[in-house]
Formats: sequence, C-alpha cells, structure tokens
Amino acid sequence: MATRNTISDVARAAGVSIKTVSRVLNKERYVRQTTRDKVEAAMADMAFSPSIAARSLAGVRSHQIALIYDNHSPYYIHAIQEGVWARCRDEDVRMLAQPADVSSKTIVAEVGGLIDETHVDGIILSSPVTDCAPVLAELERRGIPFVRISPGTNHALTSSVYMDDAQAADDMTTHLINLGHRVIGFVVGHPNHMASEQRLFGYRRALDRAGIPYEPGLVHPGEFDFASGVTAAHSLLSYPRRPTAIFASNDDMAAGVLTVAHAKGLRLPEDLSVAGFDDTPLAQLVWPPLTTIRQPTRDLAYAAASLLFEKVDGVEHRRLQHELVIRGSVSTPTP
Amino acid sequence: MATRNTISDVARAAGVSIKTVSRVLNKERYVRQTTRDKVEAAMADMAFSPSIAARSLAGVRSHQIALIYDNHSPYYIHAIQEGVWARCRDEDVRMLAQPADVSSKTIVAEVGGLIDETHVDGIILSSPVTDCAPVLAELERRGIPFVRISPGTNHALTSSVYMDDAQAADDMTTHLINLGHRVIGFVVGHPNHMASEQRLFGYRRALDRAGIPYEPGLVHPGEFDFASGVTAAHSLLSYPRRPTAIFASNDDMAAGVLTVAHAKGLRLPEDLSVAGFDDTPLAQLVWPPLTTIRQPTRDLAYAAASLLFEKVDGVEHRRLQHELVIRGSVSTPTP
DNA sequence: CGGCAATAAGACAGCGCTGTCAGAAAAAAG
DNA sequence: CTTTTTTCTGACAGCGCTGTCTTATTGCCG
Repeated sequence: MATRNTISDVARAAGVSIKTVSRVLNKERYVRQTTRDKVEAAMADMAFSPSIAARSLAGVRSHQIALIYDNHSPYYIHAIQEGVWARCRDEDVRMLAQPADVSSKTIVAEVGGLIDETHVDGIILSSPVTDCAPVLAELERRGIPFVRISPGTNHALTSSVYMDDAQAADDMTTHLINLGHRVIGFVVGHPNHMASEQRLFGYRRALDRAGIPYEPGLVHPGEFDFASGVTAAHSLLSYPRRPTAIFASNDDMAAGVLTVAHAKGLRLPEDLSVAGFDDTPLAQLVWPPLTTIRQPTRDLAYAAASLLFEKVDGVEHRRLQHELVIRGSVSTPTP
Repeated sequence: MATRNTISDVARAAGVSIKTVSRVLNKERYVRQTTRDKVEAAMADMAFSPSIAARSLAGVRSHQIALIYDNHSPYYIHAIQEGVWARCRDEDVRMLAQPADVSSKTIVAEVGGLIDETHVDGIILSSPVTDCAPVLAELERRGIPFVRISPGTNHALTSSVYMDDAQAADDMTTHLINLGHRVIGFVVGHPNHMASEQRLFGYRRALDRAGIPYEPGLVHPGEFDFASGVTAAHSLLSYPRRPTAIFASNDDMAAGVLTVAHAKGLRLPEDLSVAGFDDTPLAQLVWPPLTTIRQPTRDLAYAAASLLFEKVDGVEHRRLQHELVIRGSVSTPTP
C-alpha cells in the first residue's frame, strides 16, 4: 500500500518549497504565474489531494461545513442536501450531513461535539433545528457562523433564507376561492414547524379578504405525515358543512386526504378538490395529481450555503419565490 | 471566543499525562479503573470532544467512514443513510455521505480525493456505485476496506450485504399466479441497476415453474421512475393480450401504472392488479395501496456498516430477508 | 522475601499542513 | 545607478493527538 502523497512530494516534484505549494493550494497572492503552473502540474500529475485533517489542525479553516437537520420528509432532506452539496462543491468545501433530534436533551452536546470534533467552519440549519433555542444559543456562544433555512422564529437574529409561507398559503386559498369554493377545509402542519402557523395564517388572511367567515370546525390539526392526513380527512368529510375543497399543509397529508376520498367513493376532483403544499415528487405520483405550491427547496439550500461562504457582515435574509402549480386535483365545485 | 479544549487540559484536570487521556479515549488496556474514572470525569466536566483532525493525523485510524451513493430514490438513500448512521453512532465513528455520479469520467478521481482528503477508515458503497468497475479497482488498489450494499456483480470479490431480488420477484409473481392471473405484464428496472436483471429473472422463473409461456410483448423496459411506469403502462395496456396484472420492478413505476389505469377509467384492482417492489412510503400513499415487496433497506445499510467494523478476514456475505406485503392493489382477476 | 512477569503510566517524536517571520528578487522611484 | 517599494519564496514552529519506547509499580511464584 503506497504511502500518502504530501505537499512535500509535490514540492520536490515542482522544485519549490512546501510553503509555495501551500500558497498555490490556498490561492494566495504573491506566487509567480510560472511557479503556480509548475506546482499545479505537479499536483495534477500525482493526483494530489491535501489532507483535511492537517489543514484543519494547522490552519484556521477546516474546509468543512455541517448541515444539521431533523426528521423532515426524505424528499425535503434530499433536496436540502443536494442544494448545500452543490454549493460546497463549487467552493471546494466538504459538507457533513448531520441528523439530529430537536426533542433530545443531548442535542446541544451533540452539536458542540460535532463542532469540536470536526472543526467545521460554519453550519447550516434546516427546519426544525432552525428554531431550537438551545442550539442557537450554543452557536452564538461559540461565535461560529451559521445560516438558517426557513426559520420560524427570531428572524432578526441571524442570516437566513426563506420563502413566504403565509403568502403561498394565501395564494392557494385565493385560487380555491376564485374557482368558486366557499367551504374550504384546512389541515394544519406539525406543531413543531413554524411554517405550519404561517400557512394557517395565510389561509385565514385569504378567507378574510374574500369576506368568508373563519370556521374552526373546518380546520384540523395534522403532523405533516400521511396518517394525519387520513385522520383529518375523516373528520372534515363528516363535518356538517362538508367542504368542497380541502387544502392540506403539505403533500403527504394531501395524499392521505385523497386516499380517504377514494375510499368513500367520491369522484375527484368533481366532488372534492384537494390541494397540497411543497410539490414533492409525490404530488405527481397520486391520482389525481396534486395542485400544490412548489417550494424552491434545493435553491433555498444552495442560497443558504452561498450566504455562509460570502460571510456577509451582520445579518442578511434572502427570500426565494414560491410557485402555484396547477394540476388535476382541484377544479370548480359541482353544486 | 474560548480556545479549544485539548487532551492537555483534560490531563491537567485529571492529574495524569496526556498519553493516559489518550488511552482512556481509545479504550486501551493498562489503565487502572480509578484512573480511568478520574479522566472520564474530567472529560465529562469540560465537555471534551477530541479533534478528529488530530487523531487522523497522528494515528492510523480517522474514526470516519464514507458512504458513497448515486441517484437512487430519495427514500432509498434516506433509509441507507439512516442505517449506516445508526451503526456509526454505536461505534463513535463519523459517517461522511458522499453523492457520486457513476457515469462521470472523474468518479475515480473523486473517490480517490475523498479518501486522501478525509483519511476515511473504510467505505460503504450503495447501488449503483457497487458495480462501477473503475471505482472497485481503485479501492482494491489502495487496499481500503469496503462493503457493498446489494451489489449486482462480482459477488465473490468483496464483502457485501444483499437481499435475494430474484427470489422476491419470484414470490410476487407466484402470488399473482396463485390468485389466478395468467397474463402478467412486467416493467423492468433501470438498466444500470443489476437488481433489475435479477427481478426480471425471478419473474421468468416463476412463470416457467407454473408452465406459463414467457411472452416478450408483456415485458417493457423502465428506468425506476414514475414517468417510465406511465410509458410502460400505456404500452402494456394496449397490447393485444391485455394483462390482468402488471408487476412493476419498483413502487415509483407501479404508481405510474396506477395513474394510467385510473386515467383509462379502469376499476382497481378488479380490472387490473398492480404490484410494486421496495415498499417505499409511497406504496401507502397511492390508491389502492400497493401490494409490494418490502426491502429491508435500512437494515441492509446497518448490516453493511457492521460488516465494515467487524473487519472480518476475507470476504463475507450477509443476506437479509425480504417480505411480501399484501395491500389493496392486487386481487383475483375478474373474468 | 527475592525475582520475574504482568500491569500501569509517562516522555517524546512526528503526522501534513498553515501562520509567522525573514530574506531575496523584481519593479518603481529618485 | 542607488534607494525604496512591491512581489515572491523559504525556514521553521506548532496545531492536537497517537505510536513507540522507557520507566515505574504491582502481583504472584517458590
């Protein structure tokens, strides 16, 4: 087993000192172009990749960042990972994907341990870790840069990227109203996620604006999973003023509503319009395909990483645009 | 910003040498219990976490392994990550999740770079990277331990964990035959994935055993995604000998078949039985819920990591059991 | 109770880089 | 030309650990 290539090897091959190789590696100034070329040729020649361990130990940067997330849908996490990953790749930085459990008592110790063990240069938090106060406090205390993706609270505190959940829910509700729906059920999201509140707020705002009175019986709690969509649908569809449309706070729950509607023998979308939120691939894997809100999840993650790398002074927020995606699960109500 | 805690700090607090702290950290022999307790108390006291960078650099282990995967379904990747992660956590080892692109010409360089940069102690390959010959050769060349999850080729080469895809497809096909189906369509998986071949093989074996002649027109290629399920369904449902059941090589494609069937106004499962494979959450998010094969994905990943840590001499293979999951999308055919 | 193994703990070099400082070469200014 | 400034390159310490070697200390035997 051949021993590892080091910058000493590169230095020898290029006929320069190891410090010069280091300079090339870190794109520092004050290296003559011809020298730079020589070194880069030598590195390419021996397929040299510098040890992150040595760089972390010797220098002030580790060339690694961490992405911390909790139980969200696999699709969501996948999109987030992919977005952060893509941006890290541009920057020649490694991404450490780190699951966490916001309800665990040891979460602060785990995040702290992660930072100590890996020397990460920065952190990206995904919902619901974005709103885990002890974690935020710990990161502040350590003074490590971090960016939050779609945080629900303390918007002023730190940099973040987000979309306007309230406006999106408002858009969808308005869309339903414009089609003629007046009795619109709503399935709320998981109480841990701040977005849930925002979406409910948008639903109510749209009703208000249209002069439709808010009816608590038409709003059912949920937990962002299929099962709670099923439960909610059973409840909503047996409500005396039966809704002609149900707007679920995410696609999984909307799929649950669809399933119940099918089971009850309703024709879709004639007898019941169903709207989702997120535009996960699932939205097109159900029948009828879901009218939903496209969340720019991957782009949010990409933007979050950008924000981290740009190291803007102070706090910056970037809003990305959502999109109303119209498919077959919503139509005008039939009287 | 407080400076990092090191083993020197721990050593001072516990009144021992740094080497003794190192011994405790690495659970080495020859440390008196009372000493060990003292050191552990000191570590807990100052919430000490050792620097992976320093350990990698100084020692022969890095306490990190990498998981390399390519474009599989988010659900699959999520389950794999979660399984490997869980096992790593038991072992106090960090998992580096690394996407890759098997069709890229630079994949070998990327894997090599990963190893050089991170000093990982071992690697877990997930399909289809499991069957990327250049990568396998590079890993062999470097002599780095690795385990493959559900490899399609060269079973003898290295340790792996797997399930019997052929047997599973055979089981499903036999199930359909036992219910009375005689004209059974089959949607093949992505040609990159060796499992696709295995599943097709199992389908044919079951037909053979039942004395049903194989009919190429009933077999349609696919790519493991929803869209190819749709395409396949259109083709199969307009075949002269129209199938009474369609068995798709994964759930996403089965969902595509369901959608087409709905669109054609077929009653499900009376007019058409549809079977999937994998038992992703999607299987229960469609109507009717899919009869499918449960792949023990997470457990495969967990077992793969175990195999890596156990460092068995030579090659070992572990087979995990699949399960036929019966739901509403399959019934007896109506004449 | 001497003698020898087994057990326990420490001293110290060095892993592969980067930060700091110092010195040489080239360019600009006088 | 010499002096000053700017650009370029190298020597060397040290980051936080582990491997190796050495030096106690203990237990157990006859």
